[in-house]
Amino acid sequence: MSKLFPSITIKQVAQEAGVSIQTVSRVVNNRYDVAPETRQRVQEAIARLGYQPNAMARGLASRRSRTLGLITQDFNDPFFTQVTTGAEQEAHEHGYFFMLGSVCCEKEEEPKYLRLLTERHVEGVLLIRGGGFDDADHLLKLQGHGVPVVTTGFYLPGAPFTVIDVDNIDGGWQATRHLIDNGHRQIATITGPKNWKSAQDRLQGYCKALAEAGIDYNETLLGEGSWHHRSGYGAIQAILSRNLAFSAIFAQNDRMAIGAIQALRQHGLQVPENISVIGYDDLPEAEFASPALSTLRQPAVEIGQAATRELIHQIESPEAAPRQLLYNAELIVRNSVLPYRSM
Amino acid sequence: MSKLFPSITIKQVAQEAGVSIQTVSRVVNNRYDVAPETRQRVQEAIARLGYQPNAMARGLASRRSRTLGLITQDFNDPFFTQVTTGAEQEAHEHGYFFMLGSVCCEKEEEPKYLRLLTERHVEGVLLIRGGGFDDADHLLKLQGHGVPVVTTGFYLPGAPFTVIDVDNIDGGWQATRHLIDNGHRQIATITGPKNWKSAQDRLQGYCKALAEAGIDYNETLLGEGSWHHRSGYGAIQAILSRNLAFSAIFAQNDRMAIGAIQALRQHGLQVPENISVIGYDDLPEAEFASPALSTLRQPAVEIGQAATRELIHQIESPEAAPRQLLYNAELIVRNSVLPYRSM
DNA sequence: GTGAAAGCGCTAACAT
DNA sequence: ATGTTAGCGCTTTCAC
Repeated sequence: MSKLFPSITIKQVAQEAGVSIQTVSRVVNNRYDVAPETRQRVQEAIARLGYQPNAMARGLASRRSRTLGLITQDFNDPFFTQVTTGAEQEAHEHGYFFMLGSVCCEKEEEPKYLRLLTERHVEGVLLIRGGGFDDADHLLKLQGHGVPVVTTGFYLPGAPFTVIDVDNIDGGWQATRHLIDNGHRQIATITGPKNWKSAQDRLQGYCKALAEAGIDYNETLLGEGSWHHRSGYGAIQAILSRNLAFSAIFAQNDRMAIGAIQALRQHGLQVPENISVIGYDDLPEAEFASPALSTLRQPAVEIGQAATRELIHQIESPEAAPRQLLYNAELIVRNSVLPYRSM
Repeated sequence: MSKLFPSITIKQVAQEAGVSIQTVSRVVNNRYDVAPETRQRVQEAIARLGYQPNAMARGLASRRSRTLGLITQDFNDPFFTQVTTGAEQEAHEHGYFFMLGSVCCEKEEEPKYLRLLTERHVEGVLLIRGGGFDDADHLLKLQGHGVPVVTTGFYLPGAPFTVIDVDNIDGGWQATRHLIDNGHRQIATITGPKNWKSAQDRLQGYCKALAEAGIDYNETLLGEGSWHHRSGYGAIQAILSRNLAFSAIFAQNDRMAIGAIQALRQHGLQVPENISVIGYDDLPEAEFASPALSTLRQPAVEIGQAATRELIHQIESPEAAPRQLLYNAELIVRNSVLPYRSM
């Protein structure tokens, strides 16, 4: 149980190279005040001994852990994992590592995980989340202690966090607009959970597009889902059972769109011949759904990269003000939308 | 840039509680040799000051980082993310954290990431990978240095790592057997990359089931994919273009199965009426594919949990011998397989 | 350009 | 049951 790390220390390298430990430290940290010849000698000693600096000792002495915390909500959602992939890449490029805080915890547990991350002296926290917050006290406190927080997927109005996200109002607008441009006027929509910021925004975009086209907003054509396939299926079943007329659906993510298509099919309705459907995300599976799904692409990997870049920037320049960066979703036209024709 | 961690130290807690540093340490570490009343007093001081032990200092002094390394290959593959989810849960239950080593690196980069993880003194490494190894020198060396390695998704024959995986030979056999039981005898298969252990094993199970049924193995009915939707699509296109007769397909994962179904459909072939298809994984999307995909379910989350449990066990009981734990895949029957009938 | 001394916050081993 | 003394391996500060 009592583990041993019989590793080479800076002391041994110093001895091997015939210099003091500071000189080794300087070489390791790429300081400029080392004679080229000395540097060379030290580097050889390092290579010969296979020396690796001990990050914990370094962190303790320098008060920098070069570690970031990642808190995310749902690794079953490909959007989240793609953001994570981008985040991880970017961190490594800057010499940082991510600690996996939690991937599926209840909202109530978040402060606990944050505390654990603090013990580990993470220098910043990336929060990939959808929303569902009423209070962000623990996050504010964290940032107050000098640990910057960057969020993706949600934000508290007025909270001083850097936010990197997709412009979901615009995305919802684009999706709905595409349907309207194809002549549809009775457009059902399946939203994500109402307490998600992205769901609210996409819905707002939907309403805006409707209003611009002079179409009345009809609440009975709205279903709330949970982002999962099954919830899209259920939402459309419910709308169908109400016997409402509609010719198109805007599902707020691809998975719900695919679930919706299955419900439609089971009711004898073909997509896109009878009903047009547009999704959101552009998951890999969207292209291979039947029919291939028209959707809005979110640049998830870029978002992860940008968020991490911002986080590191804030760590290294604490005076940097929090900012908001909104990416645009891109309309991907495939085969699930057809011009409207009355039946 | 020079960060500050103006946090409460053990010293301040000691002062506040009127005891020595040692006593605080004992309370924090739940040692039994503290008088209940003293313990109480210390705990109050801790609460009052909001003290959080510094994990780096702890790690340096105790030589235990309570940190694990995670190296994985592809977060776009839901199987990998589900394993990660399970791993992360289990780690937290034991008071460990995972550092995200790399999620998409080239095989050549792995030693580099391992080295970086070593600098951080991870106490063990979980490798979620598919294969593609000819040498595991760096892993062997790591384990030789007392850092246990647990793998999922692949193993080197004879390498002394604990392996937690699915019995893919059995899984491949079950899938093929299900097709044979439905009267199919000309069964195409789409494999993963040949250098993946799981692909090899599933193929071996396929061959075994064929042989048992007295069916000759026909190499022209085999296509190699990359696990992605598109590669399943391409593999079936290729087989179709050769004008070979077959009535069923075993795709080694769901995504390739879905891609294959699209290729079939574009050639005017309906699933399951003309061709039966079975996948592997049971991703959420399998149930909502059209038709709903019959497949083999892998207990991915459990595998992640078990792998982490084993890893921690090896860390805490270094004498523990590596072992292999194979889970069974479970046949999920849906609507993509129909009994054979000649056309 | 290089070295010596001090200390980061904690635990381990020994005291008492 | 509690305190004292040494470090863990490194960076920092300040000499030279």
